[in-house]
Amino acid sequence: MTLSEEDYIKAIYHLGKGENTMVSTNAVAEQMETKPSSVTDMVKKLSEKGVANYKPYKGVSLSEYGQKIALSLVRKHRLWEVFLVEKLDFSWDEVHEVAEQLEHIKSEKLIDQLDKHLGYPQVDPHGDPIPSKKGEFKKTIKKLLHEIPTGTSGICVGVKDSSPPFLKFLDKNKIALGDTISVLEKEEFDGSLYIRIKESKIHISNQIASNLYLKITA
Amino acid sequence: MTLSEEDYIKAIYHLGKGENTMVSTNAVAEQMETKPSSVTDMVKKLSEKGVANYKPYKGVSLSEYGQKIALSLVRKHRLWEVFLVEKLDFSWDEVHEVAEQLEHIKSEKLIDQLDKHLGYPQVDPHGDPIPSKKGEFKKTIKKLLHEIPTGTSGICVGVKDSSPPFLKFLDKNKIALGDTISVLEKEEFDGSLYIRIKESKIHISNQIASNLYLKITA
DNA sequence: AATAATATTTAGACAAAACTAAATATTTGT
DNA sequence: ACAAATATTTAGTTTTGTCTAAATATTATT
Repeated sequence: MTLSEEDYIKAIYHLGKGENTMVSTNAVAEQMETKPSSVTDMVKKLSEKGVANYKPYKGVSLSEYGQKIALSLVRKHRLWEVFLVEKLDFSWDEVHEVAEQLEHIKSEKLIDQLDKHLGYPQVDPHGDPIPSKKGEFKKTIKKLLHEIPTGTSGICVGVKDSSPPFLKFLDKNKIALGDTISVLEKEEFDGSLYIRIKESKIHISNQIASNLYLKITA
Repeated sequence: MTLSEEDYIKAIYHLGKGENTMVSTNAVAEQMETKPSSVTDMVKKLSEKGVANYKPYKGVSLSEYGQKIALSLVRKHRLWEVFLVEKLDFSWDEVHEVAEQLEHIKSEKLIDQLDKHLGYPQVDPHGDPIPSKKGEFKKTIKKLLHEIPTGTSGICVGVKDSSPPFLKFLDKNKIALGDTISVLEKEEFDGSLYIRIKESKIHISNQIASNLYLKITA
């Protein structure tokens, strides 16, 4: 697969949300920041190669083979993201662009060894699951912190309320996007939560918890 | 710079042995495993871009700017080689192909952080020096082990005698290409050497030492 | 159901990087 | 110094991936 072909495969995969749904030419063009006519050309080629199924005017989806390739690319992308954050001190929002390049490196041994070196991580710095070598992975969902059962943990991926006071509060309590948060205990009386974040344990109100999105394995 | 342009720059750099010598079209074509006519086209383009100086029928050399690019590529290549060997357990002879791909990744932060992560190594697994960010590096030379002064160390890069008995001896004593060897002391009487190799100290005859090539910083 | 709006494809062109075959320049051998 | 051998360039094609403009199909509206 060429670089360009791999990029199209990834785009089709992501637009189809991992399910094997047909996606439109225009949607692919927008995602790839290219023109619909270029997409038509490429999906024809991918179809001839057995990577995709293209029906003129109807859209395109990945074949079994195409999905395998997509999963391998996602695996590589996310493993590199973990590497950049864990080993090279990148922050969670700096990794995408570089991982986008690294995911195209071709070497099975490289990825196997990288996986091992990182301790076989299950999720990337954004909380998204890393497919296994065979292409299996756990689904993750986004939930508000106060909806999450005691004992589970997830990665902080967003806020519902983005007002300055709330953001200031998060900053003061050293809660940042990308952090892993575990729910240790819930206070029955007021719904407040005892959570662990980066080795330290803190106590937050239900109102705070209902404005923080976490990504957890379903 | 495109991938292809970078490959040509590296080829010109290596054929010129790092000095800024003119190299012939044919030499570049052979190194790149391509045709001389393709080289002519490309060096014209590189010349227009200010990367190389091309004189028809005379050859091509790198400009100041081109040399900077070449050194940055060499730096990236060798740092990745160290990473592969030190962190991902590749052996010294497996790294080249993968490093060849990794050297094209574009991110200054990535290389700075990688350098730091690896502890600012001075040489790669083949004993070749790693240019600094500014493009400076120490020259290295290849010498037979018995010619090396006491106290210096280098990397084992080859054998003079490649007969089965000698190779068997090396194997038995766990001396392999890529290993770092230090000369601890020389025995005046018979010219035998006490050396350190991978944490252990051993004693070898002058005859053995005169058949092992090391790469040392000059 | 007919027309307007939108989405998609086709046809033709272009740039990058390669190639082949032919033309031209340089070097070498005597 | 001249012919033969070798090296290099030029001219014309090819492939990949892109683009624009025009043509055609689909969907939405009334």
